[in-house]
Amino acid sequence: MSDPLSMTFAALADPTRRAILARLSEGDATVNEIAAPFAMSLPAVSKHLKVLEAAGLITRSRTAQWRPCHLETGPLKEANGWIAHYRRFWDQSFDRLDDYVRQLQTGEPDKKS
Amino acid sequence: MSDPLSMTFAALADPTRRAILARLSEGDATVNEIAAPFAMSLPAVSKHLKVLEAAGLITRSRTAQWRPCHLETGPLKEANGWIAHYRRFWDQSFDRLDDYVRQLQTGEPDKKS
DNA sequence: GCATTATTAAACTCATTAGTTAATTAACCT
DNA sequence: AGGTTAATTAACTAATGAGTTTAATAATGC
Repeated sequence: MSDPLSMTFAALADPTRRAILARLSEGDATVNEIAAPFAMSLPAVSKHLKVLEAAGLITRSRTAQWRPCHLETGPLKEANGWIAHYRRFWDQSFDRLDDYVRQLQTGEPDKKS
Repeated sequence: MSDPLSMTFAALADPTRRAILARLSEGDATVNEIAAPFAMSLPAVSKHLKVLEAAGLITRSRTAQWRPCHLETGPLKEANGWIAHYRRFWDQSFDRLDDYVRQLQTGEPDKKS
């Protein structure tokens, strides 16, 4: 499927790609730097980056012959938002947390609507 | 891949399966009930349920000839946990939230370690 | 026992995915 | 211009995924 959420989850459904995102959370990196820890060819890593880019999870700039990759968390936020709907099923303190978030956002206690 | 997190994200990377989970969040349902809203054959839905079950996102019991499906949120909690590591990148109030969670858990303000 | 209902299994098709190696593009440097 | 480094494209293979239709299993109710 090609809807954004499906593309995001599909991109995250691979340990190599999750490891790439973890690496990028520590700072931008070139393709070679990203590929170094993995026991696979450079084109294979390049393809993974393409998947991540298509999902909007990374962006790439150009500096000379290097193409540094940069983490983008918008899709992660969306994925988190989808999962959050189920949070009440496992997180007992969710309701209190939810109130707290509203307080942070509005500056006032929730009216318990 | 067959690691739990990959199976969870792969299961979530399909709109039909996400819709099934949404349906089950309102209560247990049989295969026919689950399949009703979808424009696809029953075996197709049955396969989706198999994927969800393999990922641990649902369990099934047996009552006569019905196999009611039940939502299990353990894997969602794990997926949420993975994404949470990136939360600081988009959620400005994350640090304060984090402190708040610690307070809920320990009953005391964080020592700012 | 037999028909009915609920669900799964088998066998198949078509598209996509993850990986490979070899070749190509792009930019740098002397 | 020619050589080197960085990265992608092309062409291919093998495995997986999502869907189909037809057939089989399992339990119920006469």
